[in-house]
Amino acid sequence: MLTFSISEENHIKAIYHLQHGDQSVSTNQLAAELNTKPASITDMMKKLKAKKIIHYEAYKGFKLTPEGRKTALMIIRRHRLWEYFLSEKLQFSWDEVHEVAEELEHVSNEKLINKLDEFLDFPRFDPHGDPIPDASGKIEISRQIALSELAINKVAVVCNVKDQSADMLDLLNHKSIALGTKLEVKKKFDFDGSLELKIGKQPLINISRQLAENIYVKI
Amino acid sequence: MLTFSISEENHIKAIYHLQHGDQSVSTNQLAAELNTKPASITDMMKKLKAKKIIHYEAYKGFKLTPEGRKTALMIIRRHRLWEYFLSEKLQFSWDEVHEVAEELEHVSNEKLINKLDEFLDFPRFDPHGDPIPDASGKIEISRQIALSELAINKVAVVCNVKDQSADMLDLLNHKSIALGTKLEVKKKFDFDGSLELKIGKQPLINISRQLAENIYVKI
DNA sequence: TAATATTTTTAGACAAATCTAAATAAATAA
DNA sequence: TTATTTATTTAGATTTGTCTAAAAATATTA
Repeated sequence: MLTFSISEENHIKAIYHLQHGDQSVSTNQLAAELNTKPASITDMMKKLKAKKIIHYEAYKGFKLTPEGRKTALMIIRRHRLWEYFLSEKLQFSWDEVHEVAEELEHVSNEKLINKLDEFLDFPRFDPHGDPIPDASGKIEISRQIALSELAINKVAVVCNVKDQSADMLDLLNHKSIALGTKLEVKKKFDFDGSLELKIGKQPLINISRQLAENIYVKI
Repeated sequence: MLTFSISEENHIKAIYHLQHGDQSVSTNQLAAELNTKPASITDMMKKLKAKKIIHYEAYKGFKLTPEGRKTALMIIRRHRLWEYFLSEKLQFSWDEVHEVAEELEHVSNEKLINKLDEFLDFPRFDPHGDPIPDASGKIEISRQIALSELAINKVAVVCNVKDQSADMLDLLNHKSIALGTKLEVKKKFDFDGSLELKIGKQPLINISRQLAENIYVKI
């Protein structure tokens, strides 16, 4: 059975995320995502091609093969199960889990992950609201949209945040927006894309387009 | 704060184990322990010396510095906490935990380990009966002796097994000896060092000196 | 469509961790 | 105490993953 180095796993996972379903990924895109140089990406793509993880022809971008996709889903499964564990069992806060899970995800013992899954009672979503693939690699399509896309007067629940920088989390905290927060868009300003939100019985608050594009809600 | 590669951590841990307290460790010893070549050990020792983890002069063997010992104890802490977790929470059997913990021990987030410790309710011994260092690196001196050293007619509890090869575990299984088994030595044969044991109400069983030297008991 | 800009790849270098083979130091035996 | 054996180190090579600088391919724009 094919095994992968930590670096290979990180590349596979990044390609999966950048594909957004079925789009082809470019060298520069992947280099940016992984904070590395385009030349390094080319090197790695040759290796992943040899391992039949991606389809790749020079200058043409790359896509995961079915095998590659399955590998990516297993890495994501590990990552999200550990995030759930950290949050649920070790009381890590929402914004702390990602960094630690980035390391834990590379421990690839299959029994470990399946037993962990069972111990956690087969959770379906991680603390950011992202779906957790099951042992066979099946993943739920979650009905998530950016808050900026939410229709006026429709109630939705915050389930995910794209950018998880400290600045972002500071702002969310200030606005009292957290995972699970129920909210409703009361007005959209076309001029700058800012929104007026209703959260519970609080007075309406205003958020920028930039923030709204980074908050995902489940409808 | 100094960080270590997985390979460096494995070397530090192995030196700690081979020191048995305060003995100096040789190049060949360490090479044998890590299934690597003496030349590779020399390379690594130069690096660890530069990081002030060991005392080392060419041809003179090596010993951990106080800093090195502390580092080793933290790695061992992680290892044993994960072993406890695997055994206690994920129902891994006693002989499966080591291999997985060898990987998990290199995830070095301090908060993770301290929270895990708390979640497990601060266990003092891992599933093999080895003591778990606390957050400050303190480690209990466990009152363990080889079964071959146990006095006649003194009840003791199996708490550790030195050699954990499949052959060894197969033999233990056959003899119905497991961690936590209460037993008593009823007779010692000086000729070959074999022992007659009483386990509960079962008929007496016989074990070889070699086996007795590899089973540790708490008195 | 020719010129320019951008993207991607190639060529060659480097650090980490390991190896083999040869050289050297230390230990042991004659 | 000299010769031999054993242990350790050095020298130089290899693999993996990365880099920079330059070349080549592709895309864009005038």
